[in-house]
Order: sequence, then structure tokens, then C-alpha cells
Amino acid sequence: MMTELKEKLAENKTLSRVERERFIAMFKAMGNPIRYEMMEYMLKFPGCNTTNIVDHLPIAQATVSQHLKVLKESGLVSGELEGPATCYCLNDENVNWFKETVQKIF
Amino acid sequence: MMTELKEKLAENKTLSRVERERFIAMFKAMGNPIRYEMMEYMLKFPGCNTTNIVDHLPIAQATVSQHLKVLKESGLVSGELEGPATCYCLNDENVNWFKETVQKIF
DNA sequence: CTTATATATCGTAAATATACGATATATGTT
DNA sequence: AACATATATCGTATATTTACGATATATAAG
Repeated sequence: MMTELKEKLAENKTLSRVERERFIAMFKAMGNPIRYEMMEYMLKFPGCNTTNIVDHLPIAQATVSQHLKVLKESGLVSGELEGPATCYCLNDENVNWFKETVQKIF
Repeated sequence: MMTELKEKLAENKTLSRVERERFIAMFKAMGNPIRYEMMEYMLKFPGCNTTNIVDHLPIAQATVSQHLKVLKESGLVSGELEGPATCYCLNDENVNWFKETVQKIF
């Protein structure tokens, strides 16, 4: 019974309104060269902080922070406080959901 | 020898500058609700024309045409002349490249 | 060759995104 | 408590995107 349901869900190509919005927000978040670069950087250096990212990019700290907010809001990235700094990582669960959904939808 | 090379390429997580730009352009193209809807529509109705898409969406023909241009330029969509109309389809080759690249990169 | 149909492009207004400096907030240190 | 460090937010200028009506282009039909 449980397995059947799982299979049904796996085959279902439609997303709920909320899922769809999140899916589109993820595309939008990655559709910017700076944010794409940030994603790559976090993939390479999981747990890096804002300063690391700022040092790696040619843009101001305020702008980095703004882009991080977009990535966080899309769900692709998680930030957790570590003393006065914030450590950033890809949100594996959500990145995997994105990957699975890309395979499922198209 | 050939197999080895293929495996090496399959494992390689880096993209050329051009591939990377195309990858980002595809994210950007799909990161808009109207264009995402268009992609879904073309998936459901391959070979549909601009009029079909215009009738399906709440926006003007000129705007649809503009969005189609973005999708075409990203490579996700192909349009081919059929009389006075243009038939649109997902570009399977490029969509598959996108799907593979998503799996490879993240 | 005129007309009808389908699509693309142009010019432009309005909305949104991007980027920055200045400043606020929040944590750890002395 | 005062200070230093790390990050977020605010206000704002500029760039880009989105959307539209008007118009151009291109094909098929009469």
C-alpha cells in the first residue's frame, strides 16, 4: 500500500502550486551568474562564510548578502550561525528535490 | 581507451565558459512563471504554434513572441516554420543535456 | 496582386533586479 | 560595558526585464 503510493507519487509529473513556485524560484535563483558562482563555491567549500564568498567575488558585501538571501529563500542554500559569522551550505535535501523534479518534469 | 575517455568526461564536473553560459541562460529562461508555463505547454502539446500558446496564456501576442525568443535563445525550445505559422517543440537534445548537467554538477 | 492569417520586431512605459555605501544588528572579546 | 568582527538591512541609483500597442514581415488563399 505504502509502496504503491510512493510509486504513484514518483510517476506523477504535476507539482502543487507551492512546489511549482519553489521550483521556479530555484531556476530563477540559479539563473544569475553571480549566484551560480556562489552555488559552485559552496559546493566546493561547504560551510564557508559570507566573508569567504565576498573575498571570492568582485562585488560588495551588501550585494553578496542580498544574493545569499535569494538563494536561501529559494531553499537551495542554508545558513547557520557560527558565532558572529554565518556558515553557508547547499541544502542537500532541497537540491536533491530539485534534481529529482527536473528529471521527473522534463 | 574510448571508454576511459567517456568515463572521464562523465565524471568531469566543470563546464566550458560557453557551456556554463548556456546552462545559466537555461536556468534564467525557466525562472519565469510565464516561460515555465510555456515549457509545460510545449511538453504537453509538442508542435503547437504561437497562436495556441497565446490562447493559453493571459498575455499579449507580442509578449509571448518575446518570451519564445528567450526560450529559443537558451536552446531549450526549437521553432520551425510550417506555412505562415511556427511550430514549437522542446529541443530534446538540449533539454537532455540540461538534465544531465544538473545531475553532474550538483 | 490584393487580402487574410500568423508571427516577429519596434518603441516605450512600468516593474523588478542589481549594485553600492551607509548604517543597524548581533556575537565574541577584552 | 566598550570594542572588534561578521553579517544583514536600508535607501537609492542604474540596469534589465516584462508587457503592451502599433507596425513590419512573411506565407497562403483568392
